[in-house]
Amino acid sequence: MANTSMSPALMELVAERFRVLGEPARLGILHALRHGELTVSDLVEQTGLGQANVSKHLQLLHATGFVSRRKDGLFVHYGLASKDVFRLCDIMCGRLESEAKARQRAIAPV
Amino acid sequence: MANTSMSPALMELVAERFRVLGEPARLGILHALRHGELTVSDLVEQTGLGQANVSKHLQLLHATGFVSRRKDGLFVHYGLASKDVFRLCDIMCGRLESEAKARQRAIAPV
DNA sequence: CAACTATATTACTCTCTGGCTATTCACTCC
DNA sequence: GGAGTGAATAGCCAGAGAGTAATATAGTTG
Repeated sequence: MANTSMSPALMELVAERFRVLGEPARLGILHALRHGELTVSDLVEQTGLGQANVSKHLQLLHATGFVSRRKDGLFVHYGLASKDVFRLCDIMCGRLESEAKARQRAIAPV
Repeated sequence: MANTSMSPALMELVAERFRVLGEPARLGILHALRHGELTVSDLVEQTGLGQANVSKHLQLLHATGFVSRRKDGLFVHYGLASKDVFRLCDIMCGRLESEAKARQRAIAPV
């Protein structure tokens, strides 16, 4: 990757995926799904978001392949499509830690 | 991560970082920097964006720790602060490939 | 100091999207 | 088939942010 060239189209696709994760509400939904599938109502309860809102976010998360969907009678169960989300968040959290440490050093250098 | 709970504040911070990457223009800048430092003018030329626009994106990328900044007379040289961006993009590209393959299978199953 | 250059900032417009309410759709059960 | 429930959709509004032109800032050079 670091050596290959990226077409604008690919860049747009990658950006779109990042943009999907760039929203606390959606991260909240993904986080709530970390231990297994949940229904829309479950997610509404756990995230505190409105039902319509959750549903809309889920459509987007599903369209971009972050969550799986399983219909079961009246209910629809959503789950994480892969562990990639955690890998991505881990990297971001690692970055945040480094930043925090750097700030710490800047304030109270050795 | 998958097991720990995330505070809303941390979630907001992580989302902010993803949001920064969720913009083709900024990915373009980061991509242009993959082989080393460049000045603002270089980036304007390579990305085709306006100068004010590039400058604004660079402020954001710097504030969120994605790029480093080195002043040298009239010029300011920007560079990648770490290789994390590539790791993140690699994961996203991997996801896109899987999706493409899945679509392929859906259209022409074995 | 004045002219010049590279970068940053400001002020503005325009588009996009997150959240809301109301409604519709899909399904179950009586 | 009709009432009831979970999920999806439509329509609307307000806020965020990307791009741009104009201006300001910082540094160099004559």
